[in-house]
Order: sequence, then C-alpha cells, then structure tokens
Amino acid sequence: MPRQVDHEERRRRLAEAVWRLAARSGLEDVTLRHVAAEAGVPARQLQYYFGTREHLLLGALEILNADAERRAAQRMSDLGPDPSPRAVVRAILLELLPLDDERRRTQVVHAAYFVRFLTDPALALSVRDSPHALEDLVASLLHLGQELGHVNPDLDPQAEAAFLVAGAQGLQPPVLLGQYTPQLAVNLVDRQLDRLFAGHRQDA
Amino acid sequence: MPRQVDHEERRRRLAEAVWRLAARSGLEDVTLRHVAAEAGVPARQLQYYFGTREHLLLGALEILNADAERRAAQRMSDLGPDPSPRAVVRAILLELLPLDDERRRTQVVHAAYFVRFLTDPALALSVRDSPHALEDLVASLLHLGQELGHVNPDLDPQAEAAFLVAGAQGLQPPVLLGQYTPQLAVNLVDRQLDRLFAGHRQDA
DNA sequence: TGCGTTGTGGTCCGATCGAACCATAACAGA
DNA sequence: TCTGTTATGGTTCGATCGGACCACAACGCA
Repeated sequence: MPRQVDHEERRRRLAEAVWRLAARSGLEDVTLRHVAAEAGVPARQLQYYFGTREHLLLGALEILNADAERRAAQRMSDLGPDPSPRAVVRAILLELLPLDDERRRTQVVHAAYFVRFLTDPALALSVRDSPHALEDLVASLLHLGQELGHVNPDLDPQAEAAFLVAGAQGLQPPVLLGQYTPQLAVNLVDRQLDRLFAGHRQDA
Repeated sequence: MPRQVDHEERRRRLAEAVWRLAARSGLEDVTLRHVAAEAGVPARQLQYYFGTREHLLLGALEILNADAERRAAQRMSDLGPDPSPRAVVRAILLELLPLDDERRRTQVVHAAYFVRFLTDPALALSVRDSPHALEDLVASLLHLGQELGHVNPDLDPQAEAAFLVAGAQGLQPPVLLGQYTPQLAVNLVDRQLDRLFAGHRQDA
C-alpha cells in the first residue's frame, strides 16, 4: 500500500468542515465545493473519501454521533465510582443542553439534519436505532432512586423520565437562540431534580 | 386596477407550496422551480409576488406563523367562557404538539427553518419578537391557579412554566419521528398537569 | 528497476440554480 | 375607444451544482 495516509483522519477533517457549514447555514450550503473550500482541499478529495454528496452527509453525521457518544461516556465516567442516581440523571440531561461548543455544535447540526430524518430512511437509522434508550435509562435510575429512598415512590419513573428528557431537549432551542442563558437551563433542570429526588425516606 | 386578482390568496397558495416542499425535504429543495411546479404555476409568478427567493422564504414563514396563531386563538376561545387555568395551560401545551396535520406541518416547517433562525437576522425576528411570551402566560396561569387554590403554593410558577413549555416542545421530535404516539405525548403532559394542579386547598 | 495499487489534482459535462429581461394579455379609467 | 397600469408567460443569462473522467504522482512489492 503506497502513500501511507490515515483515511479516518482525512474523513474526520472533511466531516468537521461539513459540521461547520451545516451549523452556519444548514445543509443547503453544504455543497461539495463549499466543503472542499472550508477544509482547504480540492473538491476531488470529497469524491475519493466519501463518494457522493449523500454519503458525505451520512458519513459526517455518523462521525458526529460517535464523537458525541464518546464525550458523553467520558463525562459519565468522570462522575467517579458509584455515583448517585441523581448525579447520573443530571449528567445525562446536561448532555442534552448546549453547554459548550461541542454540544452546541452537535445539537445545531442535528437540527440541520432533522427534516431529513423524517423522510430519509438511511439517515433515520442514525437516530432510530435506539429510540427510547435515554428515557429507559433515566427511568431505571429513577426506579433505583426509589429503592434507595431518594425518590418519591408514588411517581411513575417511566413517565417522569420521558418528560425530563423531553424538557431538556426542549430547552435546546431557547438556549441556542440566546433567549435563555445556559445557566438558566441548568437551573431549571436542577429544580426538577430537586422535586424528583425529594428523599421521602432515607432508610431503605 | 385591472385584472382583479386577490394578491393575498395568490401568496397563500404559493406559501403552501413552500410549506409542503420544506416539510418534505427541507429548505434545500425549496427552489423557485420546485415551488412553481408544486403550486402549478409558472416560475415567473414567484418573482412577481415575492421577488427573490429570500423574500419567498420569509413571506411563507410569516403566513405560516399567522395561521398558527389564528388557529391557536380559535382553540382558546373554543374553551368557552371562564375556562379554568388548567384547561388554558393544557390548550397552550397541546398547541405545541403535532396533534393534527396543521400543527405537524407548522412544527416541521419551523424545524426546517431553525438553523436559519440562528444566523439570519431577518428570520430571527419571526421568532424572537416575544421570546418568553408563552412561558410568561403559563406562569401567570399557574399563579392564578395558586390563588384559586388549585395549585401547590410552594412551587415557582415561572420555573414550572418554563419547564412545561420546554417539555411540550421537546416532545415534538419523538412524536414527529413516530417514536411516541401523539396520545402518549398528551398523556405525559396531562400527568404533569395532574402534579401541578393537585388542588392543595379547594377554598381560597 | 519496473509494476500495479493507491491517492491527488484538474477539468469537463449536463442539469439546475436565482434572477433579469421582454413581450403581451387583461382590464379600469379617461 | 384609447391609454396606462397590472398581471402573466416565456426566455435567457451567468453561476453553480453533483458527479464523471483522465492524467499522473507516490510508493510498496516483485
């Protein structure tokens, strides 16, 4: 194999150019020429590494999702050993808020792709593979919290988890638009956690 | 004035074609030719009634927003005279869910425009004119509910209102993607209303 | 030293883009 | 009936689109 080149590295650089353009003005402006100019390479490279524009969009999204997942996993393990259910739920929800440039970028790019998710079957797989994974995870943590006596045993973990996740996701637009500060969004989430983790009985 | 033509009617028809295309595959496919074909008119008409493509996108969005506002107002008045705070809050939140074709279309088109809202100053005005109007309205209704003894006086109306609205808005994507049924989303909202309108003291 | 695979750069093609341009049909008022 | 505004249709332009094509540089292997 001649001309040793790191394919993954190349694809990542091109994908990053796609993200920047998509976040700036939507998929509309993600043309092969613009991406090439943004990445500082001849347009021909895009064909070589991704083939068609459709594959470029799909590939860029996959890399973005893989990155986001890795960062999320990292922040989860940063919680240390044996984190409380509340801390884990909080970390999950904060992952859904645009609290830094990486999360902001991920969420804006997802917004740019969203309408395509509705119709494009290839892209739909990127989001539908585990539709309720987050909600189920939060629900199980709430259930665990109930067993530990941190959470009111009367409430329905699944329903509360679903609304918690929806709430965090619904806080994205106003924060991205600058209507809410990130801090306010975090406060709103914490307030809900205060309510749920009210500690009805400290003993098991 | 010759050739009596209802301009508003024409612009509406063209705007509807924009909505259909935008909802189907995003702003990317909203080209002058596609819109003309979708509306069944020569492309020239779009120039005449909207000027540039940019003005077409902006105009179509304004008509969409005006329609949505009118429908919302209609459903509010359908609540009858002297509706309970809970009924009004519920109606507001359900307006944010894709429960029929019109709401679904409105919300999908908004999603298609979203990334533009972040950067395009002209479009930003369409959403930023009253950033907290909904939250404030819900908050005032929760406060009224507290005075009527329908709502726990301990909770913070503004914070709960903000999270309610965010939650409803965050339920849009899973419903649009078919991961949640509309009925499930409504149930989740009603569950939160059950919690908030717990009726701590029935007398004032 | 060739040889064949791998990667790069530049160019070209047909299609389509947004928008300008022009001719003319329709019709209210003089 | 004539006139000028209003509206419509069709055509054309330069730019840009996605993607195909071709020549060739780089390099491991025989």
